[in-house]
Amino acid sequence: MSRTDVLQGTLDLMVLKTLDAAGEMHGYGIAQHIQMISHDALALNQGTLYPALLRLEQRGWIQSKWGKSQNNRRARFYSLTRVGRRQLATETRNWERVAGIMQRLLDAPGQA
Amino acid sequence: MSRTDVLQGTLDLMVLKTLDAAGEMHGYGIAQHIQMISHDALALNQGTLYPALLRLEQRGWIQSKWGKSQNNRRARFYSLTRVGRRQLATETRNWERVAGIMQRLLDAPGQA
DNA sequence: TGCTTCATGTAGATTGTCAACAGGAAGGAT
DNA sequence: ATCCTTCCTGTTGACAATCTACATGAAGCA
Repeated sequence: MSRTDVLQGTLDLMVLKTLDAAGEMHGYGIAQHIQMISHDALALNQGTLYPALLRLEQRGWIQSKWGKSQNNRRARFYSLTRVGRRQLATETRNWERVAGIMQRLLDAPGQA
Repeated sequence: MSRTDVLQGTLDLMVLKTLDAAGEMHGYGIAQHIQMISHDALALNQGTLYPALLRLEQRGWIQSKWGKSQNNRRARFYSLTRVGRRQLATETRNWERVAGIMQRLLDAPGQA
């Protein structure tokens, strides 16, 4: 796992939250947003991003339509569905639970 | 992903940190420790745990030897190697980095 | 005309986890 | 003696998510 890899399982949450926070966006923009938020620590591969968007749409969490980007390019714009919003809440809680567990575990002092 | 699933990629760190915090342990004990720390929120499958221990040993992060458990059972005891300790430090930093990014992302308010 | 950026995708391999199966040995209960 | 439960270690086959690499096309500028 290279330094810029996405932690498995967090991508869905990142995408959902990005759409929640920034509203309708195209895939390329979502990737940029995540990269920006992470101060370039994370870079999404296209081979990860686009299949993920398909997956999320098939599960009914996001919906899409074709449109024009700010740069006048053909782009597919995604937005959260009602179900996606619920999913976001669920995954957020789940993340916080896991993060809490990890925190508790990592806080323990090491052996002398 | 069921409620008790381990977030992919975190298992190695959990195992390494467990051995760091609790010292030499056998696989079954590691699983119990993690389950305890998580207040039973996480339960490791054997089908996940044992291959993971093999993997970590093959990478030189842990070492093992046969012995007797407290219950007088035959058990394989694992401990951190020097390299494993370095790996633990690396993965800890990486986890904190990811957790920080997620925090920053999730803190953003949603759309009206 | 050619180059770069924006933007979307696909294919194949790899990896980690899961569910299910399997078994042996210790210790207590009947 | 026998049975049952707990402890403890594994293996197998399937699945899902990610990675790397490849591929395409249009906009806009030099």
